[in-house]
Amino acid sequence: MPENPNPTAARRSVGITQVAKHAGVSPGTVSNVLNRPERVATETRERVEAAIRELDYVRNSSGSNLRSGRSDCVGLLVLDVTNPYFTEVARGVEDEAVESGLAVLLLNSAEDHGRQERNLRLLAGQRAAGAVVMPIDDDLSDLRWLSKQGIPWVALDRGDVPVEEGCSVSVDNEAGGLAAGRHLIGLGHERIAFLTGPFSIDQVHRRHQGLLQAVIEAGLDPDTALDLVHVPQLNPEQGEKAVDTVLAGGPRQRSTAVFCANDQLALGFLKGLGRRGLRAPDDISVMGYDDIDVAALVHPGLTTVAQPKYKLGRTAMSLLREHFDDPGHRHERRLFTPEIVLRGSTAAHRA
Amino acid sequence: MPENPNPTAARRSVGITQVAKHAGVSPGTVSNVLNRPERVATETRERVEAAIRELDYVRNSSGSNLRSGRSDCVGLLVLDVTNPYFTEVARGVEDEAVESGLAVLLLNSAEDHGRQERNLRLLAGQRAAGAVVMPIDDDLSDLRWLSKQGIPWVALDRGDVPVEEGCSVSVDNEAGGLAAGRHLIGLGHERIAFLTGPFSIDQVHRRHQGLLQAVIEAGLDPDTALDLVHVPQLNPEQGEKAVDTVLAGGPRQRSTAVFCANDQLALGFLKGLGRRGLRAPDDISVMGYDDIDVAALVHPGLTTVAQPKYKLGRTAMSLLREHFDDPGHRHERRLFTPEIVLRGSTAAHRA
DNA sequence: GATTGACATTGACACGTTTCAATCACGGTG
DNA sequence: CACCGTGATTGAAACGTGTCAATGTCAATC
Repeated sequence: MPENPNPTAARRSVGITQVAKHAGVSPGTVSNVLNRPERVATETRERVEAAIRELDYVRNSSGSNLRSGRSDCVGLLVLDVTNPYFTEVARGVEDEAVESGLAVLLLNSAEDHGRQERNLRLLAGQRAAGAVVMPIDDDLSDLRWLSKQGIPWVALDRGDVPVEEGCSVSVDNEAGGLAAGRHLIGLGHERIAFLTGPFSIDQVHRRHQGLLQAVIEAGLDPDTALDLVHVPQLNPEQGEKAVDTVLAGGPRQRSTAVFCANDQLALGFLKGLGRRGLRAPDDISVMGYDDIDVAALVHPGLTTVAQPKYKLGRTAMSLLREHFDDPGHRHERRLFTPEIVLRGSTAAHRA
Repeated sequence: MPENPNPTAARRSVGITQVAKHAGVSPGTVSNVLNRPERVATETRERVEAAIRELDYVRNSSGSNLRSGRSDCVGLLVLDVTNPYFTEVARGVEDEAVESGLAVLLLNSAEDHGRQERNLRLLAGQRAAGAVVMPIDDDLSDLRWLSKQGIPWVALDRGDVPVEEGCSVSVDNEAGGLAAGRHLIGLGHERIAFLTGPFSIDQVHRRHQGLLQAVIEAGLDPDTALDLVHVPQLNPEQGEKAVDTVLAGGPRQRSTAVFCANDQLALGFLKGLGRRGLRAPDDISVMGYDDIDVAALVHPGLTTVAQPKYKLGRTAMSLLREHFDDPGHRHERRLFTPEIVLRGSTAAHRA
């Protein structure tokens, strides 16, 4: 196997030593210029900086990480890059990270267990400074492994992480469900359909709990006031398909409002309505959850429960930063309260 | 400053030497197990693998990259993580990358020049194996710099990259504009508004060229048949605001169809219509470009020009792979042809 | 003029890995 | 029995950087 010498590209890139030679100074000094500029005399520092510029030197982070044991990279493990909800969170994480000079590696687990594990191994291999991760389910073993590797993490959108295991930042899904319920009931709706995925998804389960509470506190009978419609996945297609089921009616009579566990479901539902020549809120009030960008884009606009996505990402990253600054740091759980965004898809029930 | 020894976490993680000791073998052998398993006797290999498992060893990529000069990371520099168009491309890149055992670092330039440059420097610092990048504008100097650092790249969605500078994968925007024009004219529309951002955006400019060509080949007079409506940005808000301008009419008479340079614009336009009690296609036919997920979600569905986004990402990555396999590789330009997706927002013009 | 201290700079080593020539063990062949 | 070849293993030398004790310089103080 003739290992070709590859004459053009294979010249190993310029390093600290070449810069040192070019500036007539020792490698150690160059390193100092890079890391503790205040320790080196202004005159020599400028000489070194000039050399760096002339040779187009860029620090080899492998060497740097290896020696220092540190890395200025943090990982952001996201459930699905395609989902607008997560990308908004990502923006928050990034903005906070660049402010402290950290680079963000955005990794995509694509809702896949193997891929999540592989990505965490990658981070461990890089000896990343830390990780913000949206776990794929409530199995914490991967995260425990990460801790054992000495990599601090913050869980995102997982209120069920025990605070002794690690930090978490999440939104109060129960409060969201409660607020949504109150809104609809306040509009006079007394039969509400809850269009949802499987309750094995913790977030969705809690939203239902909140809704239930709203019904009870209003003095309504859950059995007649609530119509539970389950679909296998939280995507638009399922939302569209579910229209008939919802319109067919609940235990006594058909619902006058539908609360979807998810904006994606709600959007699909709206589309299904349109297909049948119906529309919200005239024929039925529709409410979503998440407030993804598109929710404001459809007509009528989708009334929904807004998650502070950007802020979520930002706080997660800042929690991670606290870890760096103070290694003896106690874990923390931050819980945000969602807010309702009123748009056109819900209206008062005409009696 | 008392550098605290941090007794629990700071034990430097287990390395190849510890594994070697634990398996009663030399470090070199462990390395061989990791990199060329066929060279080591099955019996010892199993012993080493057991040690790896027991000590929970994970290879330190800093050390590895440093010594070998190689890295198994490729960068994916994206214009905007928030934009669904890019995330779909990202999926394609990722899928192709994992198949060849490469890890993808997803970096976000957030449409910002400084950030693009910083991210490229980061990649260079990591000595990444290569990069797939969507350049923020037609300024190639950043990419040239990357080449000089010995990092191969493939430009995405930039048909105007000279093939001697580097590889590129893009979609034929002129063909897209042409197809859209033919579709609308075929439906009997003889006054068409083109709702667009500034022509300094190359992609948009070309779509207009295509549209123009369609008008000319149909024997129409561009001056009367085309109504150019410029907005500063390609987002939904601008699309919504532009409704009045478009409806006010072109040179002679108001247009019966509007072709938006972008789905985002088109969606905003649709919403603006709804607000005014109008709807597509009854009052005006609306057409978009990109075929983002939401286009299928609104009612009526948005007729649009579909870009093969996933395929785009995948080919970009495969082109990069060719670079690795054959360093003497000549640059290549791949051009895809977009396809029209017919939905409900366009219809024949009632004379 | 000797001593001290502050400040700049240097040299050498260590980080964890890969690589490669060198060594070793061993069975087969002349 | 000497020789060779093959296959498995080892040891040592890098890769580029950060760190730190040691050295050097110079001015101020006694």
